[in-house]
Amino acid sequence: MGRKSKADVRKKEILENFYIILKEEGFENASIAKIAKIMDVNPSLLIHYFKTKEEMVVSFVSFLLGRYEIAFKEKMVGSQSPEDRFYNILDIMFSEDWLNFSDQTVFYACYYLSSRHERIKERFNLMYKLFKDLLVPQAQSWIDAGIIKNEDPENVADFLIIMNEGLTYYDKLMSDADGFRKRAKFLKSAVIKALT
Amino acid sequence: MGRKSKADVRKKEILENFYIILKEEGFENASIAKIAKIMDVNPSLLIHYFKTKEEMVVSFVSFLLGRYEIAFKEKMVGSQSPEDRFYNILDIMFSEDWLNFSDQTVFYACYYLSSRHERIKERFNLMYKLFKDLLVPQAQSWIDAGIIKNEDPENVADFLIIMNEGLTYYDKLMSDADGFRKRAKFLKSAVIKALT
Amino acid sequence: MGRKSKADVRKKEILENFYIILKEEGFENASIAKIAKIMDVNPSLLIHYFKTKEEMVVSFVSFLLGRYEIAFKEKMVGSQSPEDRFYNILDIMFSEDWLNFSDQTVFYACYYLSSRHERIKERFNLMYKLFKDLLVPQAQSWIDAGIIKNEDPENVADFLIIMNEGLTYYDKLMSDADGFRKRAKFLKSAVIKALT
Amino acid sequence: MGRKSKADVRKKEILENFYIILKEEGFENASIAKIAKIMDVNPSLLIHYFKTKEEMVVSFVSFLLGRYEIAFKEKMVGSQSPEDRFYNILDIMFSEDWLNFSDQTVFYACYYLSSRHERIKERFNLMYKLFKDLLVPQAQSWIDAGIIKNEDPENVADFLIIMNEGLTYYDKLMSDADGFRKRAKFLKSAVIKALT
DNA sequence: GATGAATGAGTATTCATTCAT
DNA sequence: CATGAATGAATACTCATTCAT
Repeated sequence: MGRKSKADVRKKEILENFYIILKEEGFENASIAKIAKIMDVNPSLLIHYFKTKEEMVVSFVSFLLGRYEIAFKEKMVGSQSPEDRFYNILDIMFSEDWLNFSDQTVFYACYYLSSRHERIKERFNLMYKLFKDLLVPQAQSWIDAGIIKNEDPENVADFLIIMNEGLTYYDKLMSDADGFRKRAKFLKSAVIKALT
Repeated sequence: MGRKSKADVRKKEILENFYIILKEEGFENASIAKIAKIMDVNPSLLIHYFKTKEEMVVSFVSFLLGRYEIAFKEKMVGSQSPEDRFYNILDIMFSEDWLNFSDQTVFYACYYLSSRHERIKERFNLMYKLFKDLLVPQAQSWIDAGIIKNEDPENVADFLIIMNEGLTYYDKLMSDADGFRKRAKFLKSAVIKALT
Repeated sequence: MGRKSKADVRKKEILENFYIILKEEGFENASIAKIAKIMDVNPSLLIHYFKTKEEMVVSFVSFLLGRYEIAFKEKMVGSQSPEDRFYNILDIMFSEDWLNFSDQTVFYACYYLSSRHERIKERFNLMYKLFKDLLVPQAQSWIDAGIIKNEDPENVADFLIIMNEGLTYYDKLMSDADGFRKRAKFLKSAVIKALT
Repeated sequence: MGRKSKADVRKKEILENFYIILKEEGFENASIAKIAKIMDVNPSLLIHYFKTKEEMVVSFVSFLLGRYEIAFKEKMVGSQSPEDRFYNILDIMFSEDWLNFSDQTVFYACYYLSSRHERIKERFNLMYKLFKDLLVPQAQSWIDAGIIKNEDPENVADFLIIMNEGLTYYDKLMSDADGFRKRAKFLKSAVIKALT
């Protein structure tokens, strides 16, 4: 347990500034020098902490996805009845809030990286595994409570994730709030029809 | 009066080689020099044709999405009955073939770019508009034939696109053929339940 | 004398556009491509007419200095008495008009070139020789008329040119109209005191 | 705490080599790479110290004009009587030594730059201000001693500078030692006649 | 006379990284 | 822990020029 080492604090600080640069300059223009500049430190210092840029990128992805995981976990908890939770989770997953939790530029840059970098891909898989680990018991509870049909709860979890990611992907492009609401509403009702 | 223009042929040739480099080296490592090298021409020739790298990238995205459009259009045609076409389109959209039509690395690099580049974003929107223009009449024919419920056909089109993109997004990460088939099957049946 | 060939017209046109580019972009940023662009022709065309850029630069210097020569010659003519002409020429040579006849950027770029390029240096010498050829007879007429002391008329011509160039050089830097007038007045009276 | 800064030494060293290249290759052909080459260091090192080429050029002009300032100041000192100093200064300012102190190519390249670059222009103005700050008290002392007429000492200073620059400008073109001596003599006597 | 293809050398600058202090 | 020196490879792009049409 103990106190965080200075290195850990510094690393976190660096990753936070990496995020800022990624957002402002884009993945292809993000450099160690630029991060160092806004931190007002010497570029070598970042190398000192991460050894290589690649290591820094991998750490960053983990840092970023960690934030999604925490956010998702927080949304998931709730002591309502299974039925309330079912509708609640649907509301959350198809809400503008959740859509906008992520900065598209940064997130999809990382997603893209997963296709070229095994460790990053694994980190993404870990996140979705965690999402499923949270959703599967929920799905089971809905089945048990007779809210949804007797399906494989894993399928239900995948289904929810896929629809959510599809919607996010699509609406980031559309950037049209009215359209989003229309689509989110339709999707939600489709989920209900398909599952119940 | 002057020399014959080779621009159209040459540009296409360059974009095809751009694709190769993007696949091999990744977006962040793709450079004009590398493309020129595998083409065995001088780097300045690419500049001669595209003026700037940015222009080349924009052209490339258009070139790439154009190929998706052609492929999608081809899959869509068919002289079957509305009912046959309904199931046929579902089969296509949730098939491994369609999933693998795109190279993940190249496609998502472009998708990422859309978040930073207005013209690229517009090009993506154009593609999805075209997809919808193809799907909406189909949806209408299914409604008319009583195969699916009387929904807004635009919603139906969006729904299909979103589920398809969600599945693609998710399964590119998972890279597990059995899982894909399981999920695709579930999604297809969910679509049917939700719409009929 | 015959009509001017198309080549001559085109060349002049090119040199005029060269002047524009030199003024706008500076000597170090002036390129054949940029000239061609504002002329809306192909860069190769300029090479076609001048063979090399060096040749074009040499031609340009000649073209530019030719304009000074014409302007100077025009100012020099006049059917007044020697005395009137003496004061008139002083007025002209120390006037804001003459100071501003030249664009500093373009002229001093050429002057600089003269230090590195023999043919350009010779062209400058030719211009000053012409100035002297115009001034020496004037000086002689002033001596003959007893307006100025019996000096070597060549010295007088050199003196006038040097003071004029010194003033121009200095005031291009100062860019302050009041200061210029003060200095011009002082110089004029100094010339009169020194010569009469 | 970190490595010792070599910036001052290194920068000076770079500017000295910049001078060599400017002289050898001319302003338009002087490049960072060429300077680095004769220094036997990596081009990026020059960027490390100056950030941009523009910054390096600005620094260079300051470095160059600084040398003129020192040389001028040195010539100016002297414990003679006002009268001795008057003739001494004239001798210096119209001497071959002073004419040849500057390399024409490098100096006029910088002068040309002043017409396109505000900071460089300001640096030139600073130098001439310094020259005047040295000359004005001298002029005052000559007036006080009755050597020259009661003129505005600032006018006298400007006059000397202008004649000197005019002579330099003109004789760099002429490159003829006999002519120079003739003109210098004439100018000196003209100054004396005009002022006394 | 004029265009466009193509080249090859060159530009400033950025990059990640290593190492001495 | 942190800085600054230094490198070497890479970047997009510009340049003058040649040549085929």
